[in-house]
Amino acid sequence: MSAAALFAPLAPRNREDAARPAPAELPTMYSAGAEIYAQGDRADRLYRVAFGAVRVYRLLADGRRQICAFYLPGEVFGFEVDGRHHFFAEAACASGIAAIRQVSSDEASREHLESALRSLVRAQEHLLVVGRQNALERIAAFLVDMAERQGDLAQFDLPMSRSDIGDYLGLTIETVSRVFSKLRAQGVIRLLGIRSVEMAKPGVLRALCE
Amino acid sequence: MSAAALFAPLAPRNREDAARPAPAELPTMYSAGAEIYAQGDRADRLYRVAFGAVRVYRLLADGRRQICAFYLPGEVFGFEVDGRHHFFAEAACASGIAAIRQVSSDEASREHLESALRSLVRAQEHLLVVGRQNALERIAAFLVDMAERQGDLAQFDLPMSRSDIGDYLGLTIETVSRVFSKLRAQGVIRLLGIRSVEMAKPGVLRALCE
DNA sequence: ACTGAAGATTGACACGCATCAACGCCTCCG
DNA sequence: CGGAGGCGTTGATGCGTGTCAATCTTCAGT
Repeated sequence: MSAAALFAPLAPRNREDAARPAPAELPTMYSAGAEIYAQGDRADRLYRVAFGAVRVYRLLADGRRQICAFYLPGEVFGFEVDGRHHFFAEAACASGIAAIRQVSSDEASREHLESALRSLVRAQEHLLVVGRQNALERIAAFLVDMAERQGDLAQFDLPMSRSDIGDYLGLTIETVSRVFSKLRAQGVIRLLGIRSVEMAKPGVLRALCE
Repeated sequence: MSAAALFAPLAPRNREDAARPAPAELPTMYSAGAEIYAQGDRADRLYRVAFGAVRVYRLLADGRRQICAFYLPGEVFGFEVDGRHHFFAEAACASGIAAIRQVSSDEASREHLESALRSLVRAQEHLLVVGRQNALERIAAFLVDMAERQGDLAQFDLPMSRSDIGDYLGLTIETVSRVFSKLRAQGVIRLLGIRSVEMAKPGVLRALCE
């Protein structure tokens, strides 16, 4: 039994796919804001980010939004139980995303289990940030996380808007903006562009996360 | 952990056995507050709650605590990546917990993957509560969740302290207590005991969660 | 049953962040 | 080139929840 058993049988997307036994996973282009799947959709495949970034979120009835996770190049998302998506997924910026066909080899199954567990650990760690840290600590944790996931370089990109960052951290865009300004004023970060950050004092940032 | 729980032979399983919550492993007793595993411990097995409740949490350097999840009877926990526990797990009240040997059979791994994915969805939904709902909504969501996971009866138990509830919802015990009092004053719930609740107006509670 | 400690409740007050509002900057497109 | 609209920044103000403190309740141990 493989991970594929958890998902509904994969319907061929077109005649070509059905005819090809081992299709190459070519990324599909998504422009910023484009929907990848919606809450309630059938969950019959996984996705791997080739470039760009994906936001996975949920909405309350009155429109409040919580982004549960961002997925960056190389990362896999789309796991669900019971064959239905419980969340929305959209490209946070222009992105390339490859659909992964559910394969039945043990190796692929193990790999997907590992990806799912990594998402679980990440979600639980995110809970600590959102549930118990203040605005400054949340932004610091977010910046450190983004840097680490992009090779841990001093300079890195924020492939999403301030609004996305706020909805990821449980803050408003105004608070996000104020904290960025404060960190910049203190020389902890430099903003090379609206979406490009340089960690001037990584030690300070890391200390803020505790 | 008793030797019996560690080395109890796995009964051969068929499809129906896997679906049934009753495990072949014998549960070990844990008193309230007893540690099941700690951050940094080797993660070499899973656990299934027989009775009682488990809290899985993480700490900040200054002692702030975030409970990522509660596990109730029948539920499986202990998933990790890279063979190390990233969290602490303790009995939230007197509990019986069975260790599950990591087996490589396809059937067991399928079952575990499903449990892991269920934990993932639950954690992501919990993020919405903690990140975007106010104190009243959080408590309402918590009560509805607890009721549903205990058979969706009007009356149910809270197998954890107010402090645990606060650390699960990202609130202080004072706020938790105040919201309970408010719901009781409005006739939405009745407190049959300090840890026993009756949903007098389930519709109101569900509406609060949106 | 008595006693002490831990947990829970309630009140007063403070503060961090949300809200509301104004403005600047950039991009798109006529 | 100019206007419009989206996004980001900054300021003023209010509210919800944290903090501190006092009291009450529950429960375990003697």
